[in-house]
Amino acid sequence: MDEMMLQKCIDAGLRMTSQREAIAQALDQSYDHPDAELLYERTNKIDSTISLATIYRTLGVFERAGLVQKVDVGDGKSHYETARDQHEHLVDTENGQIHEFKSEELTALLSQIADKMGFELTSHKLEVYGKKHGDVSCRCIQIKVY
Amino acid sequence: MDEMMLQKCIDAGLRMTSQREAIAQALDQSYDHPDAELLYERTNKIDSTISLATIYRTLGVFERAGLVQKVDVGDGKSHYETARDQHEHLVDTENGQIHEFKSEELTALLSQIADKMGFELTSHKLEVYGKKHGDVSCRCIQIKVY
DNA sequence: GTAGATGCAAATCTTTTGCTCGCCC
DNA sequence: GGGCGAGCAAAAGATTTGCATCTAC
Repeated sequence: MDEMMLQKCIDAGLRMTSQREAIAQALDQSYDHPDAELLYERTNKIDSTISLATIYRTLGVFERAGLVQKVDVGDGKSHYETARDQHEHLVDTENGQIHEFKSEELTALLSQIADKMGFELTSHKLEVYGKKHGDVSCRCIQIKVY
Repeated sequence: MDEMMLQKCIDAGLRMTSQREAIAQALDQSYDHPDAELLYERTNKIDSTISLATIYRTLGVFERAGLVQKVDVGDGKSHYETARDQHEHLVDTENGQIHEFKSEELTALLSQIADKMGFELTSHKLEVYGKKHGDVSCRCIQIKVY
């Protein structure tokens, strides 16, 4: 459960250096959506010789290889998460916390709309913003909260 | 059809300077999603004494007043559009063109999901990416293409 | 051995800000 | 008149890049 990224990198045919391994490991241990700076700090706890430039360059490589994805949280920085199955982000406008959810209905709808517009859907980015109900009556459909 | 922004600014109680009027006019004439730099160029054709700093500051003011909205096109810059009724963006991955569409079903779905997660939906950002079908059989449901 | 990766520092790019002066209400 | 807006230039913050060096394959 901890070597996922490393294995994916190898499978993707990437040249693995000690730095990339450290970054991969830091990503494996990141269950949130760190930006480059935060990932830099986490990676440095594993291998303190890594530079921020390498973090950026490696994230670019990983992204192009489809191993990580950018998430736009709306704070001006690029955040990253390891590529997993399709899911969406709901941002709590009061504290910036990100809640994840999945909705097949949503993806189906998007693909249907794109289709009607003459396009083949390749991907989408969605961030939903909301604030907690006063009455937290009902909870969760298929959510992971990190 | 050309004084819309100006009127909205006045209605919003904003102090109108010649610069703000020029920016408002440039926005009225922008049927796409310009970034600050592009809007700066357009505004300068109307009044060449405007600085880029004023563009940024004014866009901030307009945004806070709900008159314009940021659009994240994924190129690292902030793009803007005049606030209109809710609509979504489909980005043609092959040429970067933005197609707009509306879907009540979508907004209803999102609000329903947020609700089930214990949140009150305040807003959302969505960009759909796709490429044109080989066969452009069907077209448009409720789309405006600028 | 060699193409590709890294570190460091400088460069770039977008956006923000301090300060002084000018103009709208 | 007083406060808010504008211009200019410098600052700030995120990300990229040039170059010399090192390393995985």
